[in-house]
Amino acid sequence: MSIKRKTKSLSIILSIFENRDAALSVVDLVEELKGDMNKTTVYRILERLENEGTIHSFSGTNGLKWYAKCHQCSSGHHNDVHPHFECKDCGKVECLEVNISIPNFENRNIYTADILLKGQCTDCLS
Amino acid sequence: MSIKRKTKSLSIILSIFENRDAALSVVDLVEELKGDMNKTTVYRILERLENEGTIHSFSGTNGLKWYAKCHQCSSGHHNDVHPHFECKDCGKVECLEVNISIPNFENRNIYTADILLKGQCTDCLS
DNA sequence: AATATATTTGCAACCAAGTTGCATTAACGA
DNA sequence: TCGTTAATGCAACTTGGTTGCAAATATATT
Ligand SMILES: [Mn+2]
Ligand SMILES: [Mn+2]
Ligand SMILES: [Zn+2]
Ligand SMILES: [Zn+2]
Repeated sequence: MSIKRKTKSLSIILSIFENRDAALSVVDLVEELKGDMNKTTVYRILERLENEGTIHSFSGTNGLKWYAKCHQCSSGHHNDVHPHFECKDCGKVECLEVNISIPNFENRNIYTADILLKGQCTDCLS
Repeated sequence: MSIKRKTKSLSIILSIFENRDAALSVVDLVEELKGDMNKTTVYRILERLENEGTIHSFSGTNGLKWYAKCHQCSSGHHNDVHPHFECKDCGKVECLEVNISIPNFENRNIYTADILLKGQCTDCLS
Protein backbone atom coordinates (compact mmCIF):
# COMPACT_ATOMS: atom_id res chain seq x y z
CA MET A 1 0.00 0.00 0.00
CA SER A 2 1.43 3.37 -0.97
CA ILE A 3 1.24 6.52 1.07
CA LYS A 4 -1.95 8.37 0.46
CA ARG A 5 -1.95 11.19 2.97
CA LYS A 6 0.60 13.75 4.05
CA THR A 7 0.36 13.68 7.79
CA LYS A 8 2.30 15.54 10.42
CA SER A 9 4.14 12.40 11.52
CA LEU A 10 5.18 11.57 7.99
CA SER A 11 6.69 14.97 7.31
CA ILE A 12 8.55 14.98 10.60
CA ILE A 13 10.29 11.73 9.76
CA LEU A 14 10.82 12.77 6.17
CA SER A 15 12.56 15.98 7.18
CA ILE A 16 14.79 14.14 9.62
CA PHE A 17 16.16 12.01 6.80
CA GLU A 18 16.38 14.93 4.39
CA ASN A 19 18.60 16.84 6.79
CA ARG A 20 20.85 13.96 7.58
CA ASP A 21 23.46 11.94 5.77
CA ALA A 22 24.32 9.31 8.37
CA ALA A 23 22.03 6.38 8.99
CA LEU A 24 19.63 6.30 11.92
CA SER A 25 18.69 3.34 14.06
CA VAL A 26 15.01 2.78 14.62
CA VAL A 27 15.62 2.62 18.34
CA ASP A 28 17.20 6.07 18.33
CA LEU A 29 14.50 7.45 16.09
CA VAL A 30 11.73 6.15 18.33
CA GLU A 31 13.50 7.72 21.29
CA GLU A 32 13.98 11.02 19.48
CA LEU A 33 10.33 11.16 18.47
CA LYS A 34 8.96 10.25 21.87
CA GLY A 35 6.33 12.89 22.51
CA ASP A 36 5.75 13.50 18.83
CA MET A 37 4.42 10.11 17.89
CA ASN A 38 3.99 6.53 18.99
CA LYS A 39 6.68 3.97 18.25
CA THR A 40 4.21 1.90 16.24
CA THR A 41 3.72 4.91 14.01
CA VAL A 42 7.45 5.29 13.57
CA TYR A 43 7.81 1.67 12.50
CA ARG A 44 4.90 1.96 10.11
CA ILE A 45 6.07 5.15 8.46
CA LEU A 46 9.58 3.77 8.04
CA GLU A 47 8.18 0.67 6.42
CA ARG A 48 6.14 2.71 3.99
CA LEU A 49 8.99 5.05 3.14
CA GLU A 50 11.14 2.03 2.41
CA ASN A 51 8.55 0.51 0.09
CA GLU A 52 8.27 3.84 -1.61
CA GLY A 53 12.03 3.90 -2.27
CA THR A 54 12.71 6.95 -0.12
CA ILE A 55 14.81 5.21 2.50
CA HIS A 56 16.47 1.81 2.77
CA SER A 57 17.08 -0.43 5.76
CA PHE A 58 19.84 -2.75 6.87
CA SER A 59 21.06 -4.54 9.97
CA GLY A 60 23.74 -3.14 12.23
CA THR A 61 25.49 -4.82 15.14
CA ASN A 62 23.24 -7.19 17.06
CA GLY A 63 20.75 -7.14 14.22
CA LEU A 64 19.49 -3.67 15.10
CA LYS A 65 17.54 -2.07 12.31
CA TRP A 66 18.94 1.04 10.65
CA TYR A 67 17.62 3.31 7.94
CA ALA A 68 19.27 5.78 5.59
CA LYS A 69 17.94 7.83 2.74
CA CYS A 70 18.01 6.48 -0.76
CA HIS A 71 19.54 8.24 -3.70
CA GLN A 72 18.06 7.14 -6.99
CA CYS A 73 15.50 4.63 -5.85
CA SER A 74 11.83 4.20 -6.54
CA SER A 75 9.19 1.83 -5.29
CA GLY A 76 10.06 -0.51 -8.13
CA HIS A 77 13.81 -0.55 -7.95
CA HIS A 78 16.29 -0.12 -5.12
CA ASN A 79 19.71 1.06 -6.25
CA ASP A 80 21.12 1.42 -2.78
CA VAL A 81 23.19 -1.71 -2.73
CA HIS A 82 26.36 -0.78 -0.94
CA PRO A 83 28.24 -1.64 2.23
CA HIS A 84 27.52 0.09 5.49
CA PHE A 85 30.05 1.29 7.98
CA GLU A 86 29.74 1.38 11.74
CA CYS A 87 32.24 3.31 13.84
CA LYS A 88 33.22 1.27 16.87
CA ASP A 89 34.13 4.43 18.78
CA CYS A 90 31.30 6.90 18.24
CA GLY A 91 28.67 4.46 16.99
CA LYS A 92 27.91 6.43 13.84
CA VAL A 93 26.68 4.40 10.89
CA GLU A 94 27.12 5.48 7.29
CA CYS A 95 26.46 4.30 3.76
CA LEU A 96 29.63 3.74 1.76
CA GLU A 97 29.26 4.53 -1.90
CA VAL A 98 31.79 2.00 -3.07
CA ASN A 99 31.50 -1.22 -4.93
CA ILE A 100 32.80 -4.39 -3.33
CA SER A 101 33.09 -7.16 -5.84
CA ILE A 102 31.65 -10.51 -4.93
CA PRO A 103 33.18 -13.49 -6.74
CA ASN A 104 31.05 -15.82 -8.80
CA PHE A 105 30.47 -19.25 -7.39
CA GLU A 106 30.22 -22.35 -9.54
CA ASN A 107 27.52 -23.92 -7.48
CA ARG A 108 25.56 -21.04 -6.08
CA ASN A 109 23.65 -18.02 -7.24
CA ILE A 110 24.26 -14.94 -5.17
CA TYR A 111 21.47 -12.39 -5.27
CA THR A 112 22.37 -9.98 -2.51
CA ALA A 113 25.34 -9.13 -0.32
CA ASP A 114 24.80 -7.49 3.05
CA ILE A 115 28.10 -6.01 4.09
CA LEU A 116 28.74 -4.35 7.42
CA LEU A 117 32.18 -2.89 7.90
CA LYS A 118 33.35 -1.85 11.33
CA GLY A 119 36.21 0.37 12.31
CA GLN A 120 37.02 3.98 13.07
CA CYS A 121 35.35 6.84 11.25
CA THR A 122 37.05 10.02 10.09
CA ASP A 123 36.20 11.92 13.27
CA CYS A 124 37.44 9.16 15.53
CA LEU A 125 40.75 8.51 13.77
CA SER A 126 42.26 11.39 15.79
CA MET B 1 36.31 -18.13 32.08
CA SER B 2 37.32 -21.28 30.28
CA ILE B 3 35.51 -24.60 30.41
CA LYS B 4 36.53 -26.60 33.39
CA ARG B 5 34.25 -29.61 33.38
CA LYS B 6 33.17 -32.05 30.73
CA THR B 7 29.47 -32.31 31.24
CA LYS B 8 26.79 -34.19 29.38
CA SER B 9 25.31 -31.00 27.89
CA LEU B 10 28.67 -29.83 26.66
CA SER B 11 29.44 -33.04 24.81
CA ILE B 12 25.99 -33.15 23.21
CA ILE B 13 26.48 -29.71 21.70
CA LEU B 14 30.07 -30.43 20.81
CA SER B 15 29.14 -33.56 18.88
CA ILE B 16 26.40 -31.73 17.03
CA PHE B 17 28.94 -29.32 15.61
CA GLU B 18 31.52 -32.01 14.97
CA ASN B 19 29.07 -33.94 12.80
CA ARG B 20 27.91 -30.95 10.86
CA ASP B 21 29.33 -28.61 8.29
CA ALA B 22 26.51 -26.12 7.86
CA ALA B 23 25.90 -23.41 10.42
CA LEU B 24 23.19 -23.72 13.03
CA SER B 25 20.96 -21.01 14.38
CA VAL B 26 20.66 -20.78 18.13
CA VAL B 27 16.89 -20.85 17.81
CA ASP B 28 17.00 -24.16 15.96
CA LEU B 29 19.55 -25.58 18.35
CA VAL B 30 17.47 -24.67 21.39
CA GLU B 31 14.49 -26.30 19.72
CA GLU B 32 16.46 -29.42 18.84
CA LEU B 33 17.77 -29.77 22.37
CA LYS B 34 14.44 -29.20 24.06
CA GLY B 35 14.18 -32.09 26.49
CA ASP B 36 17.94 -32.49 26.74
CA MET B 37 18.75 -29.15 28.28
CA ASN B 38 17.46 -25.70 29.11
CA LYS B 39 17.83 -22.89 26.59
CA THR B 40 19.90 -20.90 29.07
CA THR B 41 22.36 -23.76 29.14
CA VAL B 42 22.50 -23.81 25.35
CA TYR B 43 23.31 -20.10 25.22
CA ARG B 44 25.95 -20.46 27.91
CA ILE B 45 27.69 -23.42 26.33
CA LEU B 46 27.74 -21.74 22.93
CA GLU B 47 29.26 -18.64 24.46
CA ARG B 48 31.96 -20.68 26.13
CA LEU B 49 32.73 -22.71 23.03
CA GLU B 50 33.09 -19.49 21.09
CA ASN B 51 35.50 -18.00 23.61
CA GLU B 52 37.45 -21.22 23.48
CA GLY B 53 37.78 -20.93 19.68
CA THR B 54 35.78 -24.07 18.92
CA ILE B 55 32.89 -22.35 17.18
CA HIS B 56 32.26 -18.86 15.83
CA SER B 57 29.09 -16.80 15.65
CA PHE B 58 27.62 -14.36 13.17
CA SER B 59 24.32 -12.70 12.34
CA GLY B 60 21.93 -14.04 9.74
CA THR B 61 18.79 -12.43 8.37
CA ASN B 62 16.94 -10.36 10.96
CA GLY B 63 19.97 -10.42 13.21
CA LEU B 64 19.41 -14.03 14.24
CA LYS B 65 22.44 -15.59 15.84
CA TRP B 66 24.17 -18.47 14.06
CA TYR B 67 27.12 -20.64 14.97
CA ALA B 68 29.47 -22.81 12.94
CA LYS B 69 32.57 -24.74 13.88
CA CYS B 70 35.95 -23.13 13.64
CA HIS B 71 38.87 -24.55 11.76
CA GLN B 72 42.19 -23.34 13.04
CA CYS B 73 41.10 -21.12 15.88
CA SER B 74 42.07 -20.93 19.52
CA SER B 75 40.88 -18.85 22.46
CA GLY B 76 43.47 -16.28 21.56
CA HIS B 77 42.97 -15.94 17.83
CA HIS B 78 39.99 -16.37 15.56
CA ASN B 79 40.89 -17.21 11.99
CA ASP B 80 37.37 -17.71 10.81
CA VAL B 81 36.91 -14.44 9.01
CA HIS B 82 34.91 -15.25 5.92
CA PRO B 83 31.56 -14.47 4.36
CA HIS B 84 28.49 -16.50 5.19
CA PHE B 85 25.88 -17.68 2.78
CA GLU B 86 22.18 -18.07 3.38
CA CYS B 87 20.00 -19.95 0.91
CA LYS B 88 16.78 -18.06 0.35
CA ASP B 89 15.00 -21.27 -0.66
CA CYS B 90 15.93 -23.91 1.92
CA GLY B 91 17.26 -21.59 4.62
CA LYS B 92 20.58 -23.39 4.96
CA VAL B 93 23.49 -21.23 6.12
CA GLU B 94 27.10 -22.02 5.29
CA CYS B 95 30.58 -20.63 5.76
CA LEU B 96 32.27 -19.69 2.51
CA GLU B 97 35.99 -20.23 2.53
CA VAL B 98 36.76 -17.45 0.12
CA ASN B 99 38.40 -14.12 0.52
CA ILE B 100 36.48 -10.99 -0.41
CA SER B 101 38.75 -8.02 -0.67
CA ILE B 102 37.72 -4.85 1.09
CA PRO B 103 39.20 -1.65 -0.36
CA ASN B 104 41.25 0.69 1.77
CA PHE B 105 39.64 3.96 2.70
CA GLU B 106 41.57 7.20 3.00
CA ASN B 107 39.66 8.43 5.97
CA ARG B 108 38.63 5.31 7.82
CA ASN B 109 40.16 2.28 9.42
CA ILE B 110 38.29 -0.92 8.75
CA TYR B 111 38.81 -3.62 11.34
CA THR B 112 36.18 -6.18 10.48
CA ALA B 113 33.80 -7.00 7.65
CA ASP B 114 30.63 -8.95 8.31
CA ILE B 115 29.43 -10.27 5.00
CA LEU B 116 26.17 -12.12 4.50
CA LEU B 117 25.50 -13.37 0.99
CA LYS B 118 22.06 -14.56 0.01
CA GLY B 119 20.97 -16.62 -2.92
CA GLN B 120 20.39 -20.20 -3.96
CA CYS B 121 22.53 -23.04 -2.68
CA THR B 122 23.73 -26.00 -4.71
CA ASP B 123 20.78 -28.16 -3.77
CA CYS B 124 18.24 -25.50 -4.59
CA LEU B 125 19.65 -24.47 -7.96
CA SER B 126 17.73 -27.37 -9.53
C1' DA C 1 33.88 -44.17 49.68
C1' DA C 2 32.45 -40.02 51.82
C1' DT C 3 33.03 -35.16 51.90
C1' DA C 4 34.09 -30.58 50.50
C1' DT C 5 34.20 -27.06 46.97
C1' DA C 6 33.43 -24.87 42.89
C1' DT C 7 31.19 -25.15 38.43
C1' DT C 8 27.17 -26.01 35.84
C1' DT C 9 22.33 -26.25 35.34
C1' DG C 10 17.20 -25.28 35.50
C1' DC C 11 13.86 -22.24 36.24
C1' DA C 12 11.35 -18.28 36.40
C1' DA C 13 11.48 -13.74 35.80
C1' DC C 14 13.08 -10.23 33.07
C1' DC C 15 14.44 -7.18 28.97
C1' DA C 16 14.48 -5.04 24.41
C1' DA C 17 13.09 -4.87 19.67
C1' DG C 18 9.57 -5.32 16.94
C1' DT C 19 4.46 -6.65 15.69
C1' DT C 20 -0.68 -6.87 15.92
C1' DG C 21 -5.70 -5.84 16.71
C1' DC C 22 -8.75 -2.57 17.35
C1' DA C 23 -10.95 1.63 18.59
C1' DT C 24 -10.21 6.61 17.82
C1' DT C 25 -8.57 10.52 15.18
C1' DA C 26 -7.51 13.15 11.35
C1' DA C 27 -6.81 13.98 5.99
C1' DC C 28 -8.95 15.30 2.23
C1' DG C 29 -12.07 14.83 -1.80
C1' DA C 30 -16.86 15.63 -2.79
C1' DT D 1 -18.98 20.93 6.00
C1' DC D 2 -19.48 16.07 5.73
C1' DG D 3 -18.37 11.27 4.79
C1' DT D 4 -15.01 8.08 3.81
C1' DT D 5 -10.92 5.88 4.62
C1' DA D 6 -6.18 6.08 5.88
C1' DA D 7 -3.24 7.04 9.82
C1' DT D 8 -2.54 6.89 14.67
C1' DG D 9 -2.31 5.57 19.73
C1' DC D 10 -2.44 2.27 22.86
C1' DA D 11 -2.12 -1.93 25.11
C1' DA D 12 -1.17 -6.38 24.62
C1' DC D 13 1.65 -9.70 22.52
C1' DT D 14 5.78 -12.19 20.39
C1' DT D 15 10.45 -13.46 20.02
C1' DG D 16 15.35 -13.76 20.89
C1' DG D 17 18.19 -13.31 24.35
C1' DT D 18 19.83 -12.33 29.48
C1' DT D 19 20.04 -12.55 34.65
C1' DG D 20 19.79 -14.03 39.62
C1' DC D 21 19.65 -17.57 42.44
C1' DA D 22 18.89 -22.02 44.36
C1' DA D 23 19.61 -26.91 43.30
C1' DA D 24 22.37 -30.34 41.08
C1' DT D 25 26.63 -32.33 39.64
C1' DA D 26 31.64 -32.95 38.55
C1' DT D 27 35.94 -33.33 40.48
C1' DA D 28 39.58 -32.94 44.07
C1' DT D 29 40.71 -34.16 48.88
C1' DT D 30 40.51 -37.04 52.76
MN1 LIG E 1 22.87 2.67 2.72
MN1 LIG F 1 31.79 -19.20 9.39
ZN1 LIG G 1 33.36 7.59 14.96
ZN1 LIG H 1 19.04 -24.20 -0.48
